[in-house]
Amino acid sequence: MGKVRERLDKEDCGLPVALEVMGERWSFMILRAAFNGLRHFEDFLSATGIARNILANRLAKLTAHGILERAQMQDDRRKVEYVLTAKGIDLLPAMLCLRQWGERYGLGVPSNPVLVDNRDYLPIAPIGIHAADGRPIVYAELLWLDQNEVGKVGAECCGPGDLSAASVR
Amino acid sequence: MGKVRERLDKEDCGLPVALEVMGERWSFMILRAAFNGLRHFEDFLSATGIARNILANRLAKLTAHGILERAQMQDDRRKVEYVLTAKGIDLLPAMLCLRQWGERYGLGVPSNPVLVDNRDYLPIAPIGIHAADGRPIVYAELLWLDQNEVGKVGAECCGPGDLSAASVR
DNA sequence: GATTTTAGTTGCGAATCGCTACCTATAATG
DNA sequence: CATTATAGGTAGCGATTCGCAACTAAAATC
Repeated sequence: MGKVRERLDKEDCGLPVALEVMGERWSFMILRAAFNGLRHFEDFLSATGIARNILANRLAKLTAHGILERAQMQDDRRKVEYVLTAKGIDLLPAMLCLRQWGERYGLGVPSNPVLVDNRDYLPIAPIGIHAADGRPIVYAELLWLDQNEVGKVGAECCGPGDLSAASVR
Repeated sequence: MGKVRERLDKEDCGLPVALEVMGERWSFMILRAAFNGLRHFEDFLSATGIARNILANRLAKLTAHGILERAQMQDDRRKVEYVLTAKGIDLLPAMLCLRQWGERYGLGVPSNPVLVDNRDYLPIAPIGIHAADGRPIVYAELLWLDQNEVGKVGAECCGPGDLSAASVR
């Protein structure tokens, strides 16, 4: 597929790796549909409004990357099911983050349907960042550290918004 | 710009709203660079390897959407600074989710640099989903509910007033 | 004044997207 | 058994976007 397009640099960061699949247009919309229980080609098609060839391409790519699993139904061999794998399910936080952000800054109201706790039927909390001990933490309390500096107290590096030269890669 | 391309359906979900900006190729890579402290055109250019015209286009689009703020430096009026806004900073969880997912399934090792708590210099926890009361929750415990069904069924188990406070999503 | 730095813009070929039509295999129907 | 409907794709084609390289403009530096 992307022969000429230079591959995103994957040497030292997981983000380009994730974007190689999920950075494609429609990937997240298909993922959302899958999370909402859709499984069949025509369902994805009508739910997203994506073009047929693009949908076929994306489903193949998501399957190739192990995010969806393709299975032919044996009771009706015309039908194919695309189901989320564990790897795909682990993208739920990322999808929800984006969705919550869109709600907050674009939509202004909660999306529908709502993801709730099946114990009390209350919506999940906004997704946020937590320290290693589980305590919620905000951007101002965070720091970028080089890998081999981690845990060394007194390591001098940059706070958020201030970085010296650096190897951002 | 996108005249022919049908706008992503925004009626009832925040995800298409978010993807309108962040679904573009390179948007997340530029965001990551911004989180790492980069501010100038040429810095983004060399850090990401993106083409100049695309970078210009993306910076303009991110600025237009209020994710970055553009400011001309007064000590050197050639220079322009692109700095994250609060709206942009709120994309940090989404970026980290993707990055952590990429680390886990593609990279196999932690990315560099590492985001740490500035109190103990320990890396942040993996980002996950939490119930309204803050308890971590996994996919199997979740349920999609229509908006007007929220809280109705399980209302007996929690005190009054909890719902409105909790329902950011 | 000449050169360098910074932040772009322009032009062009290649790749991708979106739309519509078509195709193949299976299943349901008369 | 012949016909029709359904499910999941391909193929072709124009419109858009991407990536590369060259060029521009303004400000700073020598």
